Amino acid sequence: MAKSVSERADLLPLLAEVFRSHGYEGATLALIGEATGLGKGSLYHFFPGGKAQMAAEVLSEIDDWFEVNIFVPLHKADDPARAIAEMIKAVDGYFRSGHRMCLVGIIALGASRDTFAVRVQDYFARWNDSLARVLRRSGLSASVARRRSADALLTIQGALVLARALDDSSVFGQAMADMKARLLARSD
Amino acid sequence: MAKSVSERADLLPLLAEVFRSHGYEGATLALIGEATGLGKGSLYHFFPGGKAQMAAEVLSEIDDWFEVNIFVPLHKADDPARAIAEMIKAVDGYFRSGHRMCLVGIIALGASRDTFAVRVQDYFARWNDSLARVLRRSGLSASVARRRSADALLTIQGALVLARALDDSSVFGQAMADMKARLLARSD
DNA sequence: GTCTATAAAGCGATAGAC
DNA sequence: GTCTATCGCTTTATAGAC
Repeated sequence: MAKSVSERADLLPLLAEVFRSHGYEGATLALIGEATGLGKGSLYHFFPGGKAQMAAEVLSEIDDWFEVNIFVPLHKADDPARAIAEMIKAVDGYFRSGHRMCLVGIIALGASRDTFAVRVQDYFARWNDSLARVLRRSGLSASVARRRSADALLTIQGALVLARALDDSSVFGQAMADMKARLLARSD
Repeated sequence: MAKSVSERADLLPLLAEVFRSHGYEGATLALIGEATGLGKGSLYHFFPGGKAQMAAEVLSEIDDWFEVNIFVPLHKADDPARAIAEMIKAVDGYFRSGHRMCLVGIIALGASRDTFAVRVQDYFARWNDSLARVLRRSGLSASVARRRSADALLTIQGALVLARALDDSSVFGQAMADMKARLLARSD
């Protein structure tokens, strides 16, 4: 598998999958080397800061992806209902209908949580803000908008956990459908 | 802190908190020794199987607690609405209103997931069955009952993840209130 | 039962040849 | 840039004195 990675940027998605599958602690340099086809020398050439830098850059890339594909579309939306539907579609695609885990959530629960606490908090806080804002624009009160927004975020995380625990990804699809209905519901 | 533990049974709750706080991988023998006041010699005297046995026994104890305090009351209930309200109260108490994490969920997301996969799946499946059955008794169809039951389980897990990630336990309380309303709602 | 000492393996990280 | 070899540390686990 060596030499299959030509650019540094090509490395991050590979690293991301290793962290997703094994967590931060479980993602050993041996595993990372295996997944990328690179030896430790090369790895440290690209990431002088070692594993911590790798995880930080992976989290940054995830952040960027959500910024572009989720947060910005939410902000720019003129049709709230449609924006929400598209967010859910993007989320379903990103998490592969419940087969792919959320690295941010995994890190939030893991032993390395303190190291990345700010990044983790920021990720969810920005998502929460973006979604609450679009909900507010659809006519909901600020408090209801924030409540529904947090409900959606937690539903996504919980659906991923339960789908993995039960080894049944249909849980995720059902949860996304239920969540969409709650998000678009008229009142409380 | 040495000698504070007289019985083997007194050990399990302490171990459980270490696993909760650091995950399975992050819970080193040094940390466990610190939390229990016991040296490695004593630890291996009680748990010849080492860390894996410790975690397995902790999971069994958690299983027992939920069996007695959640699943059985759900089965025996003659008033579904009241049984659900009491389940939520027990859950809120167990998870300390969102301050205490779910070890089963942590393990489901961690690197050690395969080792404990059966136990994890069984825990959620039994909870799901117990809750769906009481929902069914309240007049819901089988499919709606199972859908709502899974929704409740995933809401609890997601609320714990988001509460920890945002470092805001009020998320958990709000989620429990919302979940209760959905569980007790008349129809879909 | 509890301790200290230690073994054996794996970890992240570094050095230096090429 | 990539490799191999290796350092120093931590890990789980064991041995044996008390």
